Amino acid sequence: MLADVAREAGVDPSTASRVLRGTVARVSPETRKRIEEAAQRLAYHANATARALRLARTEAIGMVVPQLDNPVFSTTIGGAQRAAEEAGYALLIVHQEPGASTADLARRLDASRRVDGWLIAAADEDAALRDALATLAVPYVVLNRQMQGVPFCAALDNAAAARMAVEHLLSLGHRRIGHLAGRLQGYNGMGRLLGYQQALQAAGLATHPELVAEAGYTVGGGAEGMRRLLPARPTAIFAATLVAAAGALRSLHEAGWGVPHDISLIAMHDGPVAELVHPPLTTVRMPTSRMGQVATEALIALIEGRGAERPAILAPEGLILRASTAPWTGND
Amino acid sequence: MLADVAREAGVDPSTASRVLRGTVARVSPETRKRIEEAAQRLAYHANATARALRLARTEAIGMVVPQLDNPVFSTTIGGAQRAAEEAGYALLIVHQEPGASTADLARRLDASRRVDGWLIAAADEDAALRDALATLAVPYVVLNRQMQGVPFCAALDNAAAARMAVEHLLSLGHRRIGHLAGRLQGYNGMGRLLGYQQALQAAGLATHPELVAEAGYTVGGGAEGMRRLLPARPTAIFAATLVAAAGALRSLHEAGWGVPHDISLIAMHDGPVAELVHPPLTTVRMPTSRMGQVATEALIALIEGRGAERPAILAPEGLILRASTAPWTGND
DNA sequence: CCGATTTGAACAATCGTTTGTTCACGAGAG
DNA sequence: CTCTCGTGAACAAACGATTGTTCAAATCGG
Repeated sequence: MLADVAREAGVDPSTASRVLRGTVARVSPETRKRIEEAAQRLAYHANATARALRLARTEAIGMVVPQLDNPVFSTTIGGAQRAAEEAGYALLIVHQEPGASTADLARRLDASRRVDGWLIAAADEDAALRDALATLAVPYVVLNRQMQGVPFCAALDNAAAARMAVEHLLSLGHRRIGHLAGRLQGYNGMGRLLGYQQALQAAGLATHPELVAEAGYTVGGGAEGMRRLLPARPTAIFAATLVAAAGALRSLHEAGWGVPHDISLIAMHDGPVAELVHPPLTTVRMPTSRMGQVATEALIALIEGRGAERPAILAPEGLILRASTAPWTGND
Repeated sequence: MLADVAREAGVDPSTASRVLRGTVARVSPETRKRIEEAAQRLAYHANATARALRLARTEAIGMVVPQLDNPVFSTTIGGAQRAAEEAGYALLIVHQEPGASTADLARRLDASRRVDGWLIAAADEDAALRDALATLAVPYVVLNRQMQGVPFCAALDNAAAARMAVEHLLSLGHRRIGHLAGRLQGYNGMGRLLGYQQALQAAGLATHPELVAEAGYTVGGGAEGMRRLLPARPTAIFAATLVAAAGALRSLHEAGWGVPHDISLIAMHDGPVAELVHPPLTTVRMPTSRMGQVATEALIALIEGRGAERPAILAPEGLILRASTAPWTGND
């Protein structure tokens, strides 16, 4: 307690507070020294609750995350945590249960005023979420997706990443390139499909509907989607996610197609899984950690009244070449 | 604000507080109704900070987690979150950066008094951690490991899980069973090795040092460990973790050993990865969610002064049979 | 040497709740 | 009709920190 420090130093708590907080004030060097030593001796740390009440800010920010085990989010959290710490904020993570609505969660959490702002790494993206966000008492930013009418959002440049992946396949000589898409309703899935189509068109290739299958974000979906693509005899596949790619590997194996001998496979989002499967997957590495960082910095700027920036769309970091892609040598 | 509700209802804030908190008090039905309606109308929620200051408890518990993307921890978090919510506590997760010391982190976080207790899912287990925990101002419990001299800990019964895995391999007719161990210094790694040895001894089999390799918790470690085991020509492997098993699959593939045709593979800890690799892995499912739950319940009991229970050692939930194990038919 | 000014530090209010205590009023007992 | 008691609700003091204001002593100029 501050009062203990003050008593120990023989001063008023207000004086102790000014010294310890570094507030500009007229305090003699001796008094300052006595207070600092007393604080040291008593291992004083200001009670965050009392500070929060008096200052009307908690110096903490909350982050709502679905799927903590998704490497996209765990690296994003890393970036967010560093940025928060840098600015003197604590980052408190709240796990969104699979069934729970982000809208409800945000509203419920907001009511208690435990944090100064929210990082929303939303899985869903419905009108209910937008409404709920609009009623929040504190600033917020949205991660991992663009959203109209929010103060700030940080998203990945899915189209650029998809183009990078497809261009890599093109450079290896592939011409019949399939796409295992994510959810085509979703922001990320849609952007990746778009980039895939852009890359093909830029190369003067037609897009064939039978070369695209919606796979979602599960192993089963990837396996099923890959089975649907097989009849179109692609020589390479761009998968929208690692997990779908792992599912694709299973189907390819069952069908007796060798990777990368018979077909190349590239996936978006690098992560540990890329090295767990056989063959290890070539991927496009995305700046997920940086996404967490810029979102957090923007949120803190909002909290501290330094205004909003424009949405950040983060370019891919580059290709991670592994064993799942190879030049196309066959006659197609 | 409570004062707004009170004004709206034409009563004193103290009366409004008593009604809204459900405190036993002498309040006329009409007054009660007016207050409740006013609170409803103003969408009143008590300010958690002010409550925390007055009550000297935050009604939140913190959880320190290394490796958020590890399925062991994400499911543990799920269990902890449900238990916390059940008891009216918020669960705030803090991510421990790979380099950071749990001891420092715990001390630093504790100083701010933001939570009523800590769930420590420690990765390291040194004396420094024990010392740091001993100085915490609030109760704490340790997860995922046993530890002497702490108020409570919840751990997995690694030996029982290892026995279950090995007994499965024995029942399939395997006699030369190898073990890809975790860190042999660590609590979990040691327990698994012990169970492996117990199961072999119970079956009247000798334990051969050349059938055990320390693999750690990485793909590379698993691959390397598996390579070291190959000369001993095991017919089955019990891997201490999924990730090590994935590494083992790589080495086996490179050596031209078919799974499960030439060698069976079973791993501890079920998780999404088990289905991503080829072949899908037979695993021992562990009660990680329940571990989170019991740890949280015990912590809340400590917080609320209901005394400590004895450490919980949680038995495995069972085998998940997939394609990586098969009866041994060869002549060994 | 005295009044004006600066300096150093205490005083006191406040943040939003909760809760022990006081108080006014009406009803019941004698 | 008065005294006592019970009821319903207001009053007021905390919780621990921060910060505007006040105040006494020291310093300075003339």
